[in-house]
Amino acid sequence: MPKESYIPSLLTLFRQYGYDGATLSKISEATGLGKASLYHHFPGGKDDMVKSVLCYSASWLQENVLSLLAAEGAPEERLQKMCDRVNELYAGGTEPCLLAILQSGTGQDLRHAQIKATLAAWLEAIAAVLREAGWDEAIAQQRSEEALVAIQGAVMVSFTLDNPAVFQRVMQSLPQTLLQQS
Amino acid sequence: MPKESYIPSLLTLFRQYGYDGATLSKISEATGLGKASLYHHFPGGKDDMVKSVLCYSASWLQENVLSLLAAEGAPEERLQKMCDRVNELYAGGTEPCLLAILQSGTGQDLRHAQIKATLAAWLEAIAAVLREAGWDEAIAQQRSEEALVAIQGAVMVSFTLDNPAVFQRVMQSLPQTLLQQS
DNA sequence: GACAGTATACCAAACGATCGGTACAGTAGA
DNA sequence: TCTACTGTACCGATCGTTTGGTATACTGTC
Repeated sequence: MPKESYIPSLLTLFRQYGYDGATLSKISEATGLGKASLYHHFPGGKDDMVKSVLCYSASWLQENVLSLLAAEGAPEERLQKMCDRVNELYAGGTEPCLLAILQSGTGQDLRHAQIKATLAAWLEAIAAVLREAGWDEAIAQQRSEEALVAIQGAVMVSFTLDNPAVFQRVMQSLPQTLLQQS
Repeated sequence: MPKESYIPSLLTLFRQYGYDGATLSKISEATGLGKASLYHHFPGGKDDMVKSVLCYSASWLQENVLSLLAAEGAPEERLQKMCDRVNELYAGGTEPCLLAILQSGTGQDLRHAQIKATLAAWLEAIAAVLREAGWDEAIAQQRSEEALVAIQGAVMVSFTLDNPAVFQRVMQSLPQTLLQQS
Protein backbone atom coordinates (compact mmCIF):
# COMPACT_ATOMS: atom_id res chain seq x y z
CA MET A 1 0.00 0.00 0.00
CA PRO A 2 1.14 3.55 -0.64
CA LYS A 3 2.35 5.42 2.35
CA GLU A 4 -0.42 8.01 1.99
CA SER A 5 -2.93 5.43 3.15
CA TYR A 6 -1.33 5.32 6.59
CA ILE A 7 -1.41 9.09 7.13
CA PRO A 8 -4.94 9.21 8.63
CA SER A 9 -4.01 6.63 11.26
CA LEU A 10 -0.86 8.54 12.07
CA LEU A 11 -2.79 11.78 12.29
CA THR A 12 -5.28 10.33 14.74
CA LEU A 13 -2.47 9.00 16.88
CA PHE A 14 -0.42 12.19 16.95
CA ARG A 15 -3.53 14.22 17.66
CA GLN A 16 -4.38 12.10 20.67
CA TYR A 17 -0.96 11.43 22.15
CA GLY A 18 1.28 14.19 20.84
CA TYR A 19 4.78 13.70 19.48
CA ASP A 20 6.36 11.93 22.43
CA GLY A 21 3.27 9.98 23.44
CA ALA A 22 2.75 8.49 20.00
CA THR A 23 5.30 5.69 20.28
CA LEU A 24 6.36 3.44 17.43
CA SER A 25 4.62 0.55 19.17
CA LYS A 26 1.32 2.42 19.09
CA ILE A 27 1.98 3.54 15.53
CA SER A 28 2.77 -0.02 14.50
CA GLU A 29 -0.41 -1.26 16.09
CA ALA A 30 -2.57 1.50 14.62
CA THR A 31 -1.26 1.12 11.08
CA GLY A 32 -0.93 -2.65 11.15
CA LEU A 33 2.63 -2.30 9.91
CA GLY A 34 5.74 -3.64 11.58
CA LYS A 35 8.32 -1.14 12.76
CA ALA A 36 10.67 -1.99 9.91
CA SER A 37 7.89 -1.41 7.39
CA LEU A 38 7.26 1.98 8.87
CA TYR A 39 10.89 2.81 8.20
CA HIS A 40 10.46 1.66 4.63
CA HIS A 41 7.72 4.21 4.04
CA PHE A 42 9.17 6.88 6.28
CA PRO A 43 12.98 6.59 6.10
CA GLY A 44 13.37 9.60 8.37
CA GLY A 45 11.62 7.80 11.20
CA LYS A 46 9.23 9.50 13.55
CA ASP A 47 10.14 13.00 12.39
CA ASP A 48 9.42 11.92 8.84
CA MET A 49 6.02 10.61 9.88
CA VAL A 50 5.00 13.75 11.73
CA LYS A 51 6.26 15.87 8.87
CA SER A 52 4.13 13.89 6.44
CA VAL A 53 1.13 14.25 8.70
CA LEU A 54 1.59 18.01 8.91
CA CYS A 55 2.01 18.17 5.14
CA TYR A 56 -1.20 16.22 4.70
CA SER A 57 -3.01 18.51 7.12
CA ALA A 58 -1.88 21.58 5.21
CA SER A 59 -3.13 20.01 1.97
CA TRP A 60 -6.42 19.05 3.56
CA LEU A 61 -6.88 22.58 4.84
CA GLN A 62 -6.07 24.02 1.44
CA GLU A 63 -8.44 21.78 -0.46
CA ASN A 64 -11.30 21.68 2.02
CA VAL A 65 -11.23 25.10 3.65
CA LEU A 66 -9.02 27.67 1.96
CA SER A 67 -10.23 26.83 -1.54
CA LEU A 68 -13.80 27.50 -0.42
CA LEU A 69 -12.76 30.90 0.91
CA ALA A 70 -11.20 31.75 -2.43
CA ALA A 71 -14.15 30.48 -4.47
CA GLU A 72 -17.03 32.51 -5.82
CA GLY A 73 -20.02 33.62 -3.81
CA ALA A 74 -20.92 36.14 -1.15
CA PRO A 75 -18.34 36.63 1.64
CA GLU A 76 -20.73 35.54 4.36
CA GLU A 77 -21.62 32.46 2.39
CA ARG A 78 -17.98 31.50 1.97
CA LEU A 79 -17.21 32.06 5.62
CA GLN A 80 -20.18 29.88 6.46
CA LYS A 81 -18.81 27.10 4.32
CA MET A 82 -15.47 27.42 6.07
CA CYS A 83 -17.19 27.01 9.41
CA ASP A 84 -18.96 23.90 8.18
CA ARG A 85 -15.68 22.29 7.19
CA VAL A 86 -13.96 23.40 10.37
CA ASN A 87 -16.80 21.85 12.28
CA GLU A 88 -16.04 18.46 10.81
CA LEU A 89 -12.30 18.99 11.13
CA TYR A 90 -12.67 19.23 14.89
CA ALA A 91 -15.57 16.78 15.04
CA GLY A 92 -17.94 19.39 16.36
CA GLY A 93 -15.59 20.44 19.13
CA THR A 94 -14.87 16.98 20.47
CA GLU A 95 -11.41 16.53 18.95
CA PRO A 96 -8.35 18.69 19.70
CA CYS A 97 -6.27 20.55 17.13
CA LEU A 98 -3.29 18.67 15.71
CA LEU A 99 -1.34 21.87 15.14
CA ALA A 100 -1.76 22.94 18.74
CA ILE A 101 -0.72 19.57 20.10
CA LEU A 102 2.38 19.20 17.97
CA GLN A 103 3.70 22.52 19.23
CA SER A 104 4.90 20.85 22.40
CA GLY A 105 7.18 17.92 22.99
CA THR A 106 10.69 16.92 22.01
CA GLY A 107 12.02 18.67 18.92
CA GLN A 108 9.21 21.17 18.75
CA ASP A 109 11.42 23.58 16.85
CA LEU A 110 11.57 21.11 13.96
CA ARG A 111 7.81 21.39 13.55
CA HIS A 112 7.19 25.00 14.48
CA ALA A 113 7.85 26.57 11.08
CA GLN A 114 5.58 24.11 9.29
CA ILE A 115 2.76 24.66 11.76
CA LYS A 116 3.21 28.40 11.67
CA ALA A 117 3.07 28.42 7.87
CA THR A 118 -0.16 26.43 7.83
CA LEU A 119 -1.85 28.75 10.29
CA ALA A 120 -0.52 31.81 8.44
CA ALA A 121 -2.01 30.52 5.18
CA TRP A 122 -5.35 30.11 6.90
CA LEU A 123 -5.08 33.63 8.30
CA GLU A 124 -4.36 35.11 4.89
CA ALA A 125 -7.25 33.25 3.25
CA ILE A 126 -9.72 34.73 5.71
CA ALA A 127 -8.18 38.19 5.40
CA ALA A 128 -8.60 38.04 1.64
CA VAL A 129 -12.33 37.43 2.04
CA LEU A 130 -12.68 40.31 4.45
CA ARG A 131 -10.78 42.66 2.16
CA GLU A 132 -13.05 41.63 -0.63
CA ALA A 133 -16.00 42.39 1.64
CA GLY A 134 -14.83 45.97 1.82
CA TRP A 135 -12.65 46.18 4.91
CA ASP A 136 -9.29 47.82 4.61
CA GLU A 137 -6.05 45.89 4.97
CA ALA A 138 -5.52 46.53 8.69
CA ILE A 139 -9.06 45.68 9.76
CA ALA A 140 -9.13 42.58 7.60
CA GLN A 141 -5.87 41.35 9.13
CA GLN A 142 -7.08 42.05 12.62
CA ARG A 143 -10.43 40.38 12.18
CA SER A 144 -9.00 37.28 10.58
CA GLU A 145 -6.68 36.95 13.55
CA GLU A 146 -9.74 37.15 15.76
CA ALA A 147 -11.37 34.44 13.67
CA LEU A 148 -8.48 32.04 14.30
CA VAL A 149 -8.47 33.02 17.96
CA ALA A 150 -12.16 32.16 18.18
CA ILE A 151 -11.75 28.83 16.40
CA GLN A 152 -8.69 27.67 18.30
CA GLY A 153 -10.03 28.91 21.60
CA ALA A 154 -13.37 27.22 21.01
CA VAL A 155 -11.66 23.92 20.29
CA MET A 156 -9.60 24.07 23.47
CA VAL A 157 -12.44 25.19 25.75
CA SER A 158 -15.02 22.78 24.32
CA PHE A 159 -12.63 19.87 24.53
CA THR A 160 -11.53 20.71 28.07
CA LEU A 161 -15.02 21.31 29.42
CA ASP A 162 -16.50 18.38 27.51
CA ASN A 163 -18.98 20.87 26.16
CA PRO A 164 -19.29 20.90 22.36
CA ALA A 165 -22.07 23.50 22.63
CA VAL A 166 -19.44 26.19 23.15
CA PHE A 167 -17.76 25.25 19.90
CA GLN A 168 -21.05 25.06 18.06
CA ARG A 169 -22.13 28.50 19.19
CA VAL A 170 -18.83 30.12 18.27
CA MET A 171 -18.85 28.53 14.82
CA GLN A 172 -22.43 29.49 14.24
CA SER A 173 -21.93 33.15 15.04
CA LEU A 174 -18.50 33.56 13.46
CA PRO A 175 -19.51 34.60 9.90
CA GLN A 176 -21.75 37.42 11.02
CA THR A 177 -19.34 38.51 13.74
CA LEU A 178 -16.58 38.90 11.21
CA LEU A 179 -18.65 40.97 8.81
CA GLN A 180 -20.65 43.17 11.14
CA GLN A 181 -19.98 46.88 11.59
CA SER A 182 -17.78 47.79 14.53
CA MET B 1 13.99 22.27 50.69
CA PRO B 2 10.24 21.83 50.69
CA LYS B 3 8.81 20.18 47.66
CA GLU B 4 6.84 23.32 46.81
CA SER B 5 10.08 25.01 45.82
CA TYR B 6 10.53 22.61 42.92
CA ILE B 7 7.07 23.13 41.48
CA PRO B 8 7.98 26.16 39.30
CA SER B 9 10.77 24.21 37.61
CA LEU B 10 8.44 21.30 37.03
CA LEU B 11 5.78 23.60 35.67
CA THR B 12 8.17 25.15 33.18
CA LEU B 13 9.26 21.72 32.03
CA PHE B 14 5.77 20.26 31.63
CA ARG B 15 4.62 23.40 29.85
CA GLN B 16 7.40 23.11 27.31
CA TYR B 17 7.60 19.36 26.75
CA GLY B 18 4.23 18.00 27.81
CA TYR B 19 3.72 14.90 29.92
CA ASP B 20 5.64 12.37 27.84
CA GLY B 21 8.35 14.76 26.72
CA ALA B 22 9.23 15.82 30.24
CA THR B 23 11.45 12.87 31.14
CA LEU B 24 12.86 12.17 34.56
CA SER B 25 16.31 13.03 33.24
CA LYS B 26 15.16 16.50 32.24
CA ILE B 27 13.28 16.89 35.51
CA SER B 28 16.33 15.83 37.47
CA GLU B 29 18.48 18.30 35.60
CA ALA B 30 15.98 21.16 35.91
CA THR B 31 15.41 20.71 39.63
CA GLY B 32 18.95 19.74 40.52
CA LEU B 33 17.59 16.72 42.36
CA GLY B 34 18.56 13.11 41.85
CA LYS B 35 15.92 10.55 41.07
CA ALA B 36 15.86 9.30 44.65
CA SER B 37 15.18 12.79 45.92
CA LEU B 38 12.44 13.31 43.38
CA TYR B 39 10.77 10.11 44.55
CA HIS B 40 11.17 11.18 48.14
CA HIS B 41 9.24 14.40 47.47
CA PHE B 42 6.86 12.86 44.96
CA PRO B 43 6.33 9.21 45.97
CA GLY B 44 3.79 8.77 43.19
CA GLY B 45 6.42 9.49 40.55
CA LYS B 46 5.73 11.46 37.44
CA ASP B 47 1.96 11.40 37.92
CA ASP B 48 2.46 12.79 41.40
CA MET B 49 4.61 15.59 40.01
CA VAL B 50 2.18 16.60 37.31
CA LYS B 51 -0.68 16.42 39.78
CA SER B 52 1.19 18.73 42.13
CA VAL B 53 1.91 21.13 39.29
CA LEU B 54 -1.75 21.21 38.30
CA CYS B 55 -2.73 21.73 41.93
CA TYR B 56 -0.27 24.61 42.18
CA SER B 57 -1.63 26.11 38.98
CA ALA B 58 -5.16 25.99 40.32
CA SER B 59 -4.01 27.70 43.52
CA TRP B 60 -2.11 30.32 41.58
CA LEU B 61 -5.14 31.01 39.45
CA GLN B 62 -7.36 31.27 42.52
CA GLU B 63 -5.08 33.64 44.38
CA ASN B 64 -3.92 35.76 41.48
CA VAL B 65 -6.90 35.87 39.16
CA LEU B 66 -10.14 34.56 40.59
CA SER B 67 -9.75 36.41 43.88
CA LEU B 68 -9.44 39.67 41.96
CA LEU B 69 -12.65 38.90 40.11
CA ALA B 70 -14.44 38.34 43.41
CA ALA B 71 -13.00 41.44 45.05
CA GLU B 72 -14.61 44.85 45.29
CA GLY B 73 -14.66 47.39 42.52
CA ALA B 74 -16.39 48.04 39.24
CA PRO B 75 -16.86 44.97 36.98
CA GLU B 76 -14.81 46.44 34.18
CA GLU B 77 -12.04 47.27 36.59
CA ARG B 78 -11.96 43.74 37.95
CA LEU B 79 -11.94 42.23 34.48
CA GLN B 80 -9.08 44.53 33.60
CA LYS B 81 -7.10 43.27 36.57
CA MET B 82 -7.77 39.71 35.48
CA CYS B 83 -6.37 40.50 32.05
CA ASP B 84 -3.25 42.00 33.61
CA ARG B 85 -2.59 38.83 35.57
CA VAL B 86 -3.38 36.60 32.64
CA ASN B 87 -0.94 38.62 30.62
CA GLU B 88 1.87 37.69 32.96
CA LEU B 89 0.63 34.12 33.26
CA TYR B 90 1.21 33.63 29.55
CA ALA B 91 4.20 35.98 29.41
CA GLY B 92 2.44 38.38 27.08
CA GLY B 93 1.47 35.63 24.67
CA THR B 94 4.90 34.06 24.33
CA GLU B 95 4.30 31.03 26.55
CA PRO B 96 1.74 28.27 25.94
CA CYS B 97 -0.97 27.18 28.35
CA LEU B 98 -0.06 24.36 30.73
CA LEU B 99 -3.65 23.15 30.90
CA ALA B 100 -3.88 22.86 27.14
CA ILE B 101 -0.62 20.98 26.83
CA LEU B 102 -1.32 18.48 29.58
CA GLN B 103 -4.54 17.45 27.85
CA SER B 104 -2.60 15.25 25.48
CA GLY B 105 -0.17 12.43 26.05
CA THR B 106 -0.13 9.16 27.93
CA GLY B 107 -2.67 8.92 30.73
CA GLN B 108 -4.51 12.05 29.72
CA ASP B 109 -7.67 10.77 31.43
CA LEU B 110 -5.86 10.94 34.77
CA ARG B 111 -5.42 14.68 34.36
CA HIS B 112 -8.55 15.65 32.49
CA ALA B 113 -10.84 16.07 35.51
CA GLN B 114 -8.36 18.27 37.32
CA ILE B 115 -7.82 20.47 34.27
CA LYS B 116 -11.52 20.67 33.58
CA ALA B 117 -12.24 21.70 37.17
CA THR B 118 -9.67 24.48 37.03
CA LEU B 119 -11.06 25.90 33.81
CA ALA B 120 -14.62 25.54 35.12
CA ALA B 121 -13.72 27.54 38.24
CA TRP B 122 -12.29 30.27 36.04
CA LEU B 123 -15.44 30.23 33.94
CA GLU B 124 -17.67 30.58 36.98
CA ALA B 125 -15.62 33.44 38.41
CA ILE B 126 -16.03 35.46 35.24
CA ALA B 127 -19.73 34.61 35.02
CA ALA B 128 -20.23 35.88 38.57
CA VAL B 129 -18.79 39.26 37.61
CA LEU B 130 -21.03 39.48 34.57
CA ARG B 131 -24.11 38.57 36.58
CA GLU B 132 -23.19 41.27 39.03
CA ALA B 133 -22.86 43.67 36.11
CA GLY B 134 -26.50 43.07 35.32
CA TRP B 135 -26.55 40.29 32.77
CA ASP B 136 -28.89 37.42 33.34
CA GLU B 137 -27.66 33.91 34.07
CA ALA B 138 -27.66 32.62 30.49
CA ILE B 139 -25.89 35.62 28.97
CA ALA B 140 -23.33 35.72 31.73
CA GLN B 141 -22.54 32.04 31.20
CA GLN B 142 -22.27 32.48 27.47
CA ARG B 143 -20.06 35.54 27.63
CA SER B 144 -17.69 34.04 30.15
CA GLU B 145 -17.29 31.07 27.85
CA GLU B 146 -16.42 33.51 25.11
CA ALA B 147 -13.89 35.13 27.41
CA LEU B 148 -12.07 31.83 27.94
CA VAL B 149 -12.31 31.12 24.22
CA ALA B 150 -10.67 34.47 23.50
CA ILE B 151 -7.92 33.96 26.06
CA GLN B 152 -7.06 30.39 25.10
CA GLY B 153 -7.33 31.11 21.42
CA ALA B 154 -5.13 34.16 21.72
CA VAL B 155 -2.46 32.17 23.53
CA MET B 156 -2.42 29.48 20.85
CA VAL B 157 -2.46 31.85 17.87
CA SER B 158 0.11 34.26 19.30
CA PHE B 159 2.44 31.44 20.24
CA THR B 160 2.10 29.71 16.89
CA LEU B 161 2.51 32.82 14.78
CA ASP B 162 5.27 34.24 17.00
CA ASN B 163 3.13 37.33 17.22
CA PRO B 164 2.42 38.52 20.78
CA ALA B 165 0.56 41.53 19.38
CA VAL B 166 -2.47 39.32 18.76
CA PHE B 167 -2.54 38.31 22.40
CA GLN B 168 -2.03 41.88 23.57
CA ARG B 169 -4.88 43.19 21.48
CA VAL B 170 -7.30 40.51 22.61
CA MET B 171 -6.43 41.06 26.25
CA GLN B 172 -6.73 44.79 25.89
CA SER B 173 -10.19 44.72 24.37
CA LEU B 174 -11.60 41.86 26.44
CA PRO B 175 -13.07 43.83 29.39
CA GLN B 176 -15.11 46.17 27.22
CA THR B 177 -16.11 43.40 24.85
CA LEU B 178 -17.55 41.39 27.71
CA LEU B 179 -19.57 44.29 29.09
CA GLN B 180 -20.82 45.99 25.96
CA GLN B 181 -24.42 45.83 24.79
CA SER B 182 -25.15 43.18 22.19
C1' DG C 1 7.46 -18.36 -22.79
C1' DA C 2 11.53 -18.77 -19.78
C1' DC C 3 14.80 -16.40 -17.10
C1' DA C 4 17.66 -13.21 -14.59
C1' DG C 5 17.43 -8.65 -12.54
C1' DT C 6 15.20 -5.01 -10.03
C1' DA C 7 12.01 -2.48 -7.24
C1' DT C 8 8.47 -2.53 -3.79
C1' DA C 9 6.42 -3.96 0.43
C1' DC C 10 6.69 -6.16 4.31
C1' DC C 11 8.48 -8.61 8.80
C1' DA C 12 11.08 -10.89 13.00
C1' DA C 13 14.67 -10.07 15.72
C1' DA C 14 17.87 -7.52 17.75
C1' DC C 15 20.56 -3.13 18.64
C1' DG C 16 22.18 0.45 22.13
C1' DA C 17 20.05 3.96 24.69
C1' DT C 18 16.92 5.67 27.70
C1' DC C 19 12.67 5.20 30.03
C1' DG C 20 10.21 5.33 34.87
C1' DG C 21 11.14 3.42 39.11
C1' DT C 22 13.58 1.06 43.26
C1' DA C 23 17.05 -0.54 46.91
C1' DC C 24 20.22 0.82 49.92
C1' DA C 25 23.90 2.92 52.17
C1' DG C 26 25.07 6.78 53.54
C1' DT C 27 24.93 12.01 55.47
C1' DA C 28 23.44 15.99 57.99
C1' DG C 29 20.73 18.43 61.32
C1' DA C 30 17.52 18.04 65.42
C1' DT D 1 19.69 8.36 67.95
C1' DC D 2 16.04 9.65 65.06
C1' DT D 3 14.26 11.82 60.90
C1' DA D 4 14.84 13.95 56.52
C1' DC D 5 17.12 13.84 52.68
C1' DT D 6 20.39 12.42 48.88
C1' DG D 7 23.98 9.84 45.70
C1' DT D 8 24.98 5.60 43.57
C1' DA D 9 23.97 1.75 41.53
C1' DC D 10 20.77 -0.90 39.60
C1' DC D 11 16.23 -3.01 37.70
C1' DG D 12 13.03 -4.61 33.86
C1' DA D 13 10.64 -2.45 30.22
C1' DT D 14 10.32 0.23 26.40
C1' DC D 15 12.24 3.65 23.45
C1' DG D 16 13.58 4.76 18.31
C1' DT D 17 16.27 2.53 15.00
C1' DT D 18 18.78 -0.96 12.18
C1' DT D 19 19.99 -5.39 10.26
C1' DG D 20 19.09 -9.06 7.41
C1' DG D 21 15.93 -11.17 5.08
C1' DT D 22 11.39 -12.99 2.48
C1' DA D 23 7.47 -12.61 -0.81
C1' DT D 24 5.53 -10.56 -4.73
C1' DA D 25 5.33 -8.12 -8.89
C1' DC D 26 7.22 -5.95 -12.73
C1' DT D 27 10.94 -5.44 -16.46
C1' DG D 28 13.60 -6.28 -19.82
C1' DT D 29 16.56 -10.06 -22.65
C1' DC D 30 16.93 -14.13 -24.85
